[in-house]
Amino acid sequence: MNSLYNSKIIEEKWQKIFDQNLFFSPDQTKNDAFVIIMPPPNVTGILHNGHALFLTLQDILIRFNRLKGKTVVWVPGTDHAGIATQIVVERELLKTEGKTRQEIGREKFLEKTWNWVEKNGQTIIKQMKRLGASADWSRQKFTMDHSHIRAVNTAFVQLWNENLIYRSERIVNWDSKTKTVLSNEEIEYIESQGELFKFAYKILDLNSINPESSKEEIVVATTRPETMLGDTAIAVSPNDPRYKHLNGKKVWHPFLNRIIPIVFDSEVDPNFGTGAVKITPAHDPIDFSIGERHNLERISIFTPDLKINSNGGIYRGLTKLEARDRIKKELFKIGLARGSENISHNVGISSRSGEVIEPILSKQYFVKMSEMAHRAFEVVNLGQTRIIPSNWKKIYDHFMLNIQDWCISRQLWWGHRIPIFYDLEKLNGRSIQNISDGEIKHISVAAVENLTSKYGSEKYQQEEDVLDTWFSSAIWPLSVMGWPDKTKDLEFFYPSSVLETGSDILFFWVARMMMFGIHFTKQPPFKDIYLHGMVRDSQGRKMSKSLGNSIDPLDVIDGISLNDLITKTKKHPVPRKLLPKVIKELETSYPDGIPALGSDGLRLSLAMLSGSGGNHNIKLSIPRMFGYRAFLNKIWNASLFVLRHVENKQIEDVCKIFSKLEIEDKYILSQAQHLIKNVNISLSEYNFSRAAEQIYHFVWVEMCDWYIELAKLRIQKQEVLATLSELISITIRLLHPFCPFITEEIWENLPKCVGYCSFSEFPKSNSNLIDSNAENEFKKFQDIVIMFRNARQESKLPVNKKMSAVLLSESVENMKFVKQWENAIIKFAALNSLCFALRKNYIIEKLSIINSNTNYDVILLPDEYLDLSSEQERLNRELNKIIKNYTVIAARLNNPKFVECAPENIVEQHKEMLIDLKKQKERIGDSIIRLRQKKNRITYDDNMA
RNA sequence: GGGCACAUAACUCAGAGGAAGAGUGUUACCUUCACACGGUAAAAGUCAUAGGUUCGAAUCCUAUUGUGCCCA
Repeated sequence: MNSLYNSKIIEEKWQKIFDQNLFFSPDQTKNDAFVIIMPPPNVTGILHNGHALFLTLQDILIRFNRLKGKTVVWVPGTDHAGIATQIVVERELLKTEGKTRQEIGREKFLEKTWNWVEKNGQTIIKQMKRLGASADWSRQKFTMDHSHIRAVNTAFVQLWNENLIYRSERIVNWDSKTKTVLSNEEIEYIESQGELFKFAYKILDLNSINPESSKEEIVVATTRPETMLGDTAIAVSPNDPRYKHLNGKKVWHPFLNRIIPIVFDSEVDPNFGTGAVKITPAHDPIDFSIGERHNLERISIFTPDLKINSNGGIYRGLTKLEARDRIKKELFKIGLARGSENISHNVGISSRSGEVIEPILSKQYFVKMSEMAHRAFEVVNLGQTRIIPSNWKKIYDHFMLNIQDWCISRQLWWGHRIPIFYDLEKLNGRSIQNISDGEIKHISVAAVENLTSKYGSEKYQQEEDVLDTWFSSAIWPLSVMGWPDKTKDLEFFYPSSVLETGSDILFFWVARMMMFGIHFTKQPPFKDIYLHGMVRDSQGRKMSKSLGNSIDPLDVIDGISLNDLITKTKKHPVPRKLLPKVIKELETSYPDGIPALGSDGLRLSLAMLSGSGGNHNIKLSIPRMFGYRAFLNKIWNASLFVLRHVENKQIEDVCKIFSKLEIEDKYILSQAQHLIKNVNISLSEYNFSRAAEQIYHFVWVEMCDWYIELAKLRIQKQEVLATLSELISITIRLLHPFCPFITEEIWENLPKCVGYCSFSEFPKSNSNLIDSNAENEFKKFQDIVIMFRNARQESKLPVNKKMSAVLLSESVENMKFVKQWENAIIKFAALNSLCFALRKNYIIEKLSIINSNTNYDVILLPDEYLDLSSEQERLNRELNKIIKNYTVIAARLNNPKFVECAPENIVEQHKEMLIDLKKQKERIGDSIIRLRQKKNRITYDDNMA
């Protein structure tokens, strides 16, 4: 083994070995499968921290279970990501050829998209491998694979035949930039300032022929005045006294020669604005539902690129904002404007393009959700599927109980084209959009395979639109196992053990997989759902390229200088105004750039930072992460030390030479058994950080600082070598799920180990090695050493200056015990000699430094090194601490209710604490008096001199 | 507007009724033969604020303030 830990060399070596020689493919002979379906990353994507996190956590679970002997399947894949990919390819097309997709046509465009996917689709897979992901790469899938297309079509056709998919005219979210509808979940709401514009509709006076002569009016308010072109009613609350008399009345549309009714609807809030609202059923979801109840006409006023259409009369051809302006001016001109006020309201923004979403009326495909959602709700509430951390369950429940039908059609080309085929004969030249919802089933066929190829395109015309990417993803856990066929995989590996993914896609993806999984197989697709938090920067902000605060995980693995980091950030789409601030932040956050952590270091850090349940944010803190990189250096060197000593020697099994073991051997082996048990529990509970912390603490503190240092005193002994190699073997295997590369490298060098660490066995806790007696005795030794060290350093004595010391014991028994540790204490406390005595037999008179606990006093005899004042300060500090504690404990014991109510063991514990504190108080008090006397004498002597 | 979280050392976070913990950073001392990405020790906290429950609250309850997220 190289004497320096170099993550780069090790990781490159083992990645190659795993890539070339090993497949993490399961052996299907056993029945205890552990299965994870990897959330397929977007093919357009390059690795980001969210990927790094999920790969780390899933790989930990996978490796943990593999080591425990389970049949492990981790299915990797990539997602075609409809709109995201299409945007990327369109952008490239425009840049390289100066053409739009419409100009080159659907077929050509898809060809280009496929080329792009083939060229770039593997990038993310390579990066996942770099992180050490031990997925079964032989099962790698893509959401546009033929098998998946078939599964999606099968699902669609089944739902269509069950009348769970329907086509209907609804208000949808229209993104005019990408020219597609979006689901509700793809809209972000941003609070912004707007103008609430008020204007009046004249109430039609039936006695007058000229509507403009009407005296009565009704005032409405809107933030989108242009939509008045599509108004088909005015609505008021049925209980509003101001408007009761208007029952049955109508108003006159000032621009469109239209008479529109006043309707009474309880959905109108009488306290908002004037209490009267204009109703535009074709351009507002609430108005749509009011329109449905009152049978109102739906008048669309926009073209797909949001210009006023022919329904807008003279305003036809204007853009949304031009029309808004003109209409306001016109209303002023004819005296109908009634002022305006500024309000803050939420504006829907497309999370795809950043464009303001316009609600428009359109014929789209929907999935009926209520029944499926109800079953998905039940499954979780019956405990068939657990959601971890549990606080997400409430959010899941709320979503499922308030769900609306899901709009699944998208006006895109890249994706799963809807498998609906219109019979051209029956269609008879009409456009698909003009077919009524009721008629559609009579003129179309839903088919899994492409009908046009069977019957020739003359007979059938396929639906133009594609399905929402999440529709395809919803069927993913089934299709990767071979559904709709009844495969062996499906039988063995469905449902999967756990879905591990980000909490941000609970609705988009998790909820939908639950619904589809249950619907198509009668079984939920997962036993557990574990949701991790979002990776953020050290200030808790979302990482985003436009904020300039995103950190590329590959830069964390390889390290990057500050200059390179700045150069890289400048290439991100950071607004020019923000750039100086962003650079300044980089300079303060990473003054020395980012040190290379290696994949293992990044993985360990992410596991540590992932926190325990309920933690929503994972703030990347480079200094803390670097601490975990240092840990890898530590375990490397500890292993190196052990390996050098066990090299070429016959090493016995610790259990076989158990009788020869000393207390410290028994102690550390006992601690190791606790560790094994605790790591097992923590990992089973998805508490990644606790598991890693326990290993960290054991290795660094228990094993390196105490045991190895002690072991050096008798390093030639067989039992020490046996214990050391046992410890390395245990810790390496415990750490393996977190850090596969370094552990594999060390494992290879362990004399007794065969094969790969990846396929070894997870340590099992051996109760025969648990020894509470050894633990207690060792603790006494540690206390004595700590007292010596503390006394020495508190008194400002040099750490390495050897000096003589005395150890006083309360009893003969204690003295006997402590004499066994003579050499160890001399080494650990840097002494040159140590005397033992009983407290009652020893008179402290020489210049000395004393530290005490209940059973022992440690006395350092430093002669010339003693600084009397600092020693006195130290003792006073110590005394104050003890008095403070004593007062608190005494007060509790003096409270009769405490003695009465508290459990017996707690009271007992308090009593012991009090006795202990009292003794300590006395002993320190004595020391202070002694010191004062000495100080006086020295001062006196000095004066005499 | 409704909901869900969070607030603990300078920073990043554990702890979930019985003497306030970790890593990083800070200070002091130490190149001792696995490791200076090291060792030893120390300093550092009104556990957001105000009430309440309890013998006992960082921990449970209520309100307030601040922060983040989700849904409308």
